Amino acid sequence: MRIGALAKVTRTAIETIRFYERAGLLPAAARADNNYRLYTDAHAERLAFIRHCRNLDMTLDEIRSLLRFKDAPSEDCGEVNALLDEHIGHVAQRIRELRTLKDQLELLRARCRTPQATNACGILTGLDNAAVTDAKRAPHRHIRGAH
Amino acid sequence: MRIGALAKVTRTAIETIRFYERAGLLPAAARADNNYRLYTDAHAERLAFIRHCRNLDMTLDEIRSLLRFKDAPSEDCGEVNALLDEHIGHVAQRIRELRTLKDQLELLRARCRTPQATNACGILTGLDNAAVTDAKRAPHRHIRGAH
DNA sequence: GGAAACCCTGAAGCAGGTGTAGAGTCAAGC
DNA sequence: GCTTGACTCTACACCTGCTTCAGGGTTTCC
Repeated sequence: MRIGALAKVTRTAIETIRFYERAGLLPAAARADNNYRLYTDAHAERLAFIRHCRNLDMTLDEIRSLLRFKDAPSEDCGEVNALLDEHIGHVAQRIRELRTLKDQLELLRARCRTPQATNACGILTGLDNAAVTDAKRAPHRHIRGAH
Repeated sequence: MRIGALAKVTRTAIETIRFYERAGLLPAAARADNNYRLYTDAHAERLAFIRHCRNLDMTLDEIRSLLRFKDAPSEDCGEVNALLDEHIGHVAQRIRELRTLKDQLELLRARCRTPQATNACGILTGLDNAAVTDAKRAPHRHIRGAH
């Protein structure tokens, strides 16, 4: 199948497919005479795997690791477990951070219940005076925030 | 004060300060004869404000909006409230997504309790078969995930 | 007077893509 | 046989929020 068909069956943007090829996640497809990429079902399965992992918010690096384990089927999968445990840890950590964040935002929001002149607005003065305790941030998170 | 001093008092990297200037968040500083930037206390306060907002995971765009309200002190601050409410909504949404995600990851993890050959590993086959229901993803989130 | 610490600009790099320009390819309809 | 539209190609710029680097100049301390 050509790239458009693969995009359709995996519900992935064409550009993203080419990006995964460049990124070394998806093996380069064979080419037709006209230089169009030609994909097999194996490609579709691998891409589906990648997309499932991305839906689980794994990084491309984590996915690369998992793909290596898939490609070495007789090896022990203890590292797969470890990778997933670590990933779950990241997600749990980020949930805790976001809960703290939400509490702080709601505290801040409560400082201004009725619209008034901005120079009296409790939210802006709250942000000025850092009445809000700055949440400590982990230096290298990889689970995205709220945006 | 010079940029290094400002960096110290606001606990912000020097490069980040210059970046905020380029990004239009921090007004350009006056320059000494040697072309070094010279900052005032007003800059320090504004930068502290920006950093507090960033610690609350606001985007630079959101912060730009808040700064505009701060600079127009007699205007109504209803929009400040709205901005914050919307931001809280994003955070709450992301928390819900991450909780669903964590559930799915733990379900997946439970498929392989003991290390074995990878071709029998329940995690990898789970990711293959998409036994995991793909979480629907919002198209334009701005709160980061777990990494 | 020389080394360390500071400052400058401009550009490139990170993740994980998205979007564009400009060109080639191919099938269908007139 | 020619045009239209859908599809594909490469190569690059763009997004966020920085960080890092190269290649300079300046100031401060011993």
